[in-house]
Amino acid sequence: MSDTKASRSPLGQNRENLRQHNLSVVLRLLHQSGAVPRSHLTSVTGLNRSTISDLVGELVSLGLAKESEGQIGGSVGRPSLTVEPSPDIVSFAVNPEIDATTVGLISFDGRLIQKVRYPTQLQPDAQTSAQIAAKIIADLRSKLPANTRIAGAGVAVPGQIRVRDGVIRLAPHLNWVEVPFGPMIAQLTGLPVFVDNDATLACTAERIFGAGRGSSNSVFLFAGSGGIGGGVVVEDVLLRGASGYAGELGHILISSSKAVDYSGLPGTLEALVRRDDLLEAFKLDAATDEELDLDIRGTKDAKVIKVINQQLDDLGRAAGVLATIFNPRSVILGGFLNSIFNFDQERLLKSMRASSIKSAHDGLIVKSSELGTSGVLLGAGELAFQAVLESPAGAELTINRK
Amino acid sequence: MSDTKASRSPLGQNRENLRQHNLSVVLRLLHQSGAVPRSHLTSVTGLNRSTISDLVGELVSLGLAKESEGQIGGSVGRPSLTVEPSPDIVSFAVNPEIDATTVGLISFDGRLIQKVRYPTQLQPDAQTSAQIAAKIIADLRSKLPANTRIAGAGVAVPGQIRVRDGVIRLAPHLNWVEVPFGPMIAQLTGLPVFVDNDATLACTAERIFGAGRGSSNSVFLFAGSGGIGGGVVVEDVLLRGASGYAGELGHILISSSKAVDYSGLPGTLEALVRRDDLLEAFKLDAATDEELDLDIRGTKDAKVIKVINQQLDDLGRAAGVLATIFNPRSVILGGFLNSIFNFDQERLLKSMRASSIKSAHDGLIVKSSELGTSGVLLGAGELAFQAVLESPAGAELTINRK
DNA sequence: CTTCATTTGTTGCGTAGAACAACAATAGCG
DNA sequence: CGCTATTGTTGTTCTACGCAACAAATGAAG
Repeated sequence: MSDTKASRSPLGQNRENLRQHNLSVVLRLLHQSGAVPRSHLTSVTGLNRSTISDLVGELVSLGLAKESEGQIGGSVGRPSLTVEPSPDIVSFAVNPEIDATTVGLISFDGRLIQKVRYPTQLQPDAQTSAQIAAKIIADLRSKLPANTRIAGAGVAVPGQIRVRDGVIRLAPHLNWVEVPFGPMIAQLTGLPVFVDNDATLACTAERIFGAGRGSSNSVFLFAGSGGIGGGVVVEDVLLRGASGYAGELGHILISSSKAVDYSGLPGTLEALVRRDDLLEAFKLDAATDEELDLDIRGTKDAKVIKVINQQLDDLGRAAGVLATIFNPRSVILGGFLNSIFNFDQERLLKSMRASSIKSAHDGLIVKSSELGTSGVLLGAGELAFQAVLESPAGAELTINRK
Repeated sequence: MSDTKASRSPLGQNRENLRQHNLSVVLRLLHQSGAVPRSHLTSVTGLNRSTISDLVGELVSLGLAKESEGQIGGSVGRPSLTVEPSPDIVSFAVNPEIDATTVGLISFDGRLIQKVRYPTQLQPDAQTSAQIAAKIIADLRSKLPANTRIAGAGVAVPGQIRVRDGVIRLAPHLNWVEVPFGPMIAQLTGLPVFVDNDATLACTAERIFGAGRGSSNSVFLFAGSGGIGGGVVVEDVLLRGASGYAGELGHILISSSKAVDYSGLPGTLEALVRRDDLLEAFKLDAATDEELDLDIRGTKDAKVIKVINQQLDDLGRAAGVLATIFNPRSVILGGFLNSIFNFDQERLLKSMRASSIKSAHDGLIVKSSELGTSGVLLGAGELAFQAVLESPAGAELTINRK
């Protein structure tokens, strides 16, 4: 029945599944919320005090959680123990870009501890980029405490990925085609490696740690130097599709325009809302997202404003289509999409309302992403944590050898 | 976290949940597959033989299943018992349309046993339609065997529904606005009543009993007399959205055309692919889907062909957008959309490929719906079965009193 | 400061429900 | 007719969660 997996997971639940599920639920709560009072776990899960005590005990003995007496709130009654995710579990995040390869060190509670950006020539080949990443990871590992355990490495790539085996099928900006980038890094580092699309991962990060918290149905639109990517969260689950390529929201058709995007499709969001058009209007060759944001914020140039307005209208149309299809609670914008949105929020909203049914845009919130550029790395690091989160008792972590 | 429900369901699983889950899984299998050998249940669920024996036993004692010795396959070993869903559980399906109100009697194994269509004046008011439905239901009930149990009534309405309380917010073709149609029928019949959009329900039916079987990710596009509706299935779950209005696929933007749809939106699928345009080309005032299908099948009229081609191109664009967003395994077409698709499949596919990324349309299958007009009724009947399927031990069925 | 109510942790016990093992039943096959 | 394969049945075992009773630790009221 399942499209992606050959052998479907068994439908029935036995005692083992139950225990594993409950361990997973508790660990996920810790992972997402950081330190919480143990009593909080009982109320959220609906499980008995003694059961939570047992579950947390097992997580502690697995080295995945820590219990301490430092209480948090000052309410009546016996103070609850504080439970937190283990501080000595980490993962690495790798992000090859057109002009640099970046590696991040991510803690188990979802913080970007360290970030190393290594500039390269334009469009480095995959081998080079993999070697750079492996080198930085080795460096970072040598500085980690000896008892640190490593969940693995997650890789965020601007392109279409075959998640199953970590092969990059097409990354237009890097000019990589059918490159087994995941296996390459796995071989160089000896770590388990997981690869996915960068926008998808930024979406994951925002969902868990950023602007997507608190809503189970969200649409994300992220713009980087390499066009527009996106992601959709439906009932707290990220949309993947039958073969894993869902959520390519930059390539949705929104007009009859002949302008084409990087995939050669005409009239798409990515073809009409282009970062380069903004740069051109500003007469700039290049700019970081922060610089561009400042420029947009202060502009009075009629020509620039015309470009921005056009983009707001088009972005609004895309948001409207997505609102009609998904009826989400929130639409979250990242990169320069966020900058133009803040330039004239009402204009985007008006265009969105004009291209969606009322039921869909009633109560819909459009808002900015919160994690900025670190979202991609957090999302990649998150990939590596998935195995532990899914089966806390069964996952194997690499112990850092000095 | 959940957008629709105020109090979220507890995340933890206890033994009670476990039992209920396993009962539910087994009953769902019976409901969807009809009679199956008991051994089949063990292999699909992954549960132990003795556990399945116990579960089936409980379902039998609840009157939800039946065990018999009529074996099915002729393989080696001791023949397995045959388990089937109880034949004396039914539900009713109600479908108010612009010129008639139809009631169906649905069996627990998903068959449309009987169908009564009661023609009305154009745009009957809701009170009238509800009374007609209640009358037919009462008639049908009087003919049912005495021990029959009734799960409830499902209502399929061409419009936007607030599922929570069964209020029709807007049904343009019926000209009903903010009508508590569900409660009206509930009062007249004394049965639990559930209401949803007709296209959504047709989608549900196709997913379980029709063309959607076997793929976990599908997009449905259905055309009735009242425009185009749709539904999306993601990982075997129907897309609902934050407030339940997701999947209004007729209202997605696919061009810059000024033509508007029934909701007043310009350039949408529903605005461009119109049944009325086809009728006009054929110089017809009205026609059933079957008549229209025959006309389309045999046409050589250049003017008609031009209309069809235009519609195929536009439908292809919509399919392309949806393919890019969802990366489904299959796109399923119903109503006259299916007729024009069969007129020139390649043209639609070509247009779809031209408006979607390769990864999304590679391996994508476009196909016809299988249930035709009975899909809506099956889906509505399915609504009423949900409570039993979700908690087999806890659901209350109405025993038919003669 | 004392007392009380409140909340949480801890411990031992009860039990639901799934797995397991051993055996019986029933089929096809040579 | 014996052999193998598969399934149903029964009694037993055991895991993991709930429950109840008690202890511990706090704030609030007097």
